[in-house]
Amino acid sequence: MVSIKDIAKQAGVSISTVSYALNGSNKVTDETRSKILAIAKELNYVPNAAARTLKKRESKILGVFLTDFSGDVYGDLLSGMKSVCNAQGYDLIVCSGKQSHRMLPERMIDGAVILDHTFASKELLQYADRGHKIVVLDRELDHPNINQVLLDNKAGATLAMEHLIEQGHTKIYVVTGPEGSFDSAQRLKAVRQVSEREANVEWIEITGDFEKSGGERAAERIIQEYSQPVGVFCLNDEMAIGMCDRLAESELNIGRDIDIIGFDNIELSKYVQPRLVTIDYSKRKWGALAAEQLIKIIAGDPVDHERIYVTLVEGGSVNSQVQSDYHGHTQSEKAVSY
Amino acid sequence: MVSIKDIAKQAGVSISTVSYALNGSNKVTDETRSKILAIAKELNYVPNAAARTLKKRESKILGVFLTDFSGDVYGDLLSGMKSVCNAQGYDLIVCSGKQSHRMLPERMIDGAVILDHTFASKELLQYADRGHKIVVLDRELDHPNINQVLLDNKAGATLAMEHLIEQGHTKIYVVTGPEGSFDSAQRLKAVRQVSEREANVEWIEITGDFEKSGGERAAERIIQEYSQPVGVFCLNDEMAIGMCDRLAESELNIGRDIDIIGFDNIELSKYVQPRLVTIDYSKRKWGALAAEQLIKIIAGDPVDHERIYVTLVEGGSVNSQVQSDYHGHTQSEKAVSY
DNA sequence: TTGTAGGCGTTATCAA
DNA sequence: TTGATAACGCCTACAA
Repeated sequence: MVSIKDIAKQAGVSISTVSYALNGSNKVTDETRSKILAIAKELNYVPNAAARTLKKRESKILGVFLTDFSGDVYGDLLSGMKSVCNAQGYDLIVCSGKQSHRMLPERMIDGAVILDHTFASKELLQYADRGHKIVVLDRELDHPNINQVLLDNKAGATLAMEHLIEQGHTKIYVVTGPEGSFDSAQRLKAVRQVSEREANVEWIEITGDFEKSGGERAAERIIQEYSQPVGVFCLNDEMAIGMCDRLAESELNIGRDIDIIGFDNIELSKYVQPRLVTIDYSKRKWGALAAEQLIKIIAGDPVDHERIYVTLVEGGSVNSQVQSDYHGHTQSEKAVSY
Repeated sequence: MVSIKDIAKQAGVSISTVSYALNGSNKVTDETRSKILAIAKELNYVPNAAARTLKKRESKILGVFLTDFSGDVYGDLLSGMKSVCNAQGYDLIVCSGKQSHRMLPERMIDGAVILDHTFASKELLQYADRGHKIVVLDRELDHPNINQVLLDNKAGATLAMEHLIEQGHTKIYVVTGPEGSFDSAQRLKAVRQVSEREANVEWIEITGDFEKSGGERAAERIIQEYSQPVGVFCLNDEMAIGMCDRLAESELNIGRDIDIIGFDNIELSKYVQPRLVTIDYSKRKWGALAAEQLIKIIAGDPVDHERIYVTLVEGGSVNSQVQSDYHGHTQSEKAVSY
């Protein structure tokens, strides 16, 4: 491995001169600089990241932690983060699984974005206490070294519920996410609030898991209990699609016997038949904002918590018109922002 | 930041003793070890990765480089890689974009898996020359420090073409990937070979881009030229789905006027109407094998290039039966492995 | 403008 | 069984 020492020897200068030249310091003659640069290139010199990181106490790398690599949500989110990172001189790496948590405390990365509810809040707070900078996307956490960029779950869930209620539904199933999911809990809370305002609406909670299988299981229960047109709010699209899959094998017709609405507007939801009504938000912006916030707190700039706004996307999966002209609205309205 | 030096001071021993104790060496009394461990825990000691990497000249981190973060192919691939990595004491990070190439030459990672055709082969060879270990998933590269784990593109493309020909198609459009894509080139080569054997089959190449938009553009051309039932082999599912989307707006009926087959068996292909015929392979296994190979060459074990086998998945998107009993086959056969 | 030297936190080689 | 000490490759006062 060729180091600045080798370059120094070859150029007949000291290693500090080489270091200065390489780092573009102006404490060095143009002449020596170009000579050193030429030799560096000739020798195929590449700086050693570990040494630099050790000395400078920063790696210029940011990490994002995901529960798994598969989610459809992640693509845009990550590319949003990446573009901000790169523009600010940072590199982005994507990590998953408990093993890689060490990257943060061991100072391999300068900061982390968390979208992984299996990452314990207690652990995060511990890291924050030690001075590590963190942005959380999936929980509320109060600490000077932690910033939040959260979805406006309340608005989204409210939009969804009201959309179903506007169709005249008085019986609404709500399929939740897994135990411990912040998003699920928040959305559920909004569901509760809405239904408290609407005396004639009965809602039934079904425990799900944010995966297709959860939607399928929920579908089976609904099929069994079916007696009248119902609305279903799946707290994410994945489950909504699992439900549609299962329902397609039954005699119930989506958009007639049963109205379904999801959350996330993943790509698939546009392909399912009929098009899934869902709650949309800019995943790219979410990621970009998270990266911005992280870089700011690393720089020591003060930041406030941020919120990502949502809209309702209409489609054929809600179409029942159980009771027309309820509240004077009709399903034909365009997407509305909350 | 608390270092072994602090622990040493607190424990009244030297830093080397601390290092030994922390690394589980048996050159240290159980008594002193437990004392040191206790103090380390009490002080919240965390080793510094940069220092360790600098000294040991290895990071125990492997990197995988992707063109972008969005592809549907990646989820299973990455989780396959991760499980192998973790089992072998490595961590996995996912990178994208030119900026992050530096991770390899700067020795931040111990090796790389490449699935990014924008990563120049010349650059990879350069790194390999310097001793870096690499596994390529998207090209052929001959170098002692580089191993290949490639899809059996030839088998897949052959299966696809023969499936269309068995329907009686004598006119087949082939929609390619972007310039420079190895997979596209290989699949195209197989197409050429098949059609050389089949004198009465005419095939037309349309340049695509492996994205939905390319499939849409191809669809438009096919609609314009349409005069008789045709077969279309899109060299990946993404384009096939773009084509289906566009065709849905036209008068041509998929599976009757036009037969479509893709490649990759992405999740979406099961949701498109009718179900897309495609070429399937285990993405998880692909990733797992790539990781295994990489770890082996890092360890200095000799390895051969590997191949991932493919199968044909049937569906409604090929159903025309242009000319029945061609070759004595019918479309109702089950998926066959090549 | 360039050189000397100390140190970042570890590991590892010798002595003791 | 433990302790000094020298690296690993780089940066950066401070000196020359």
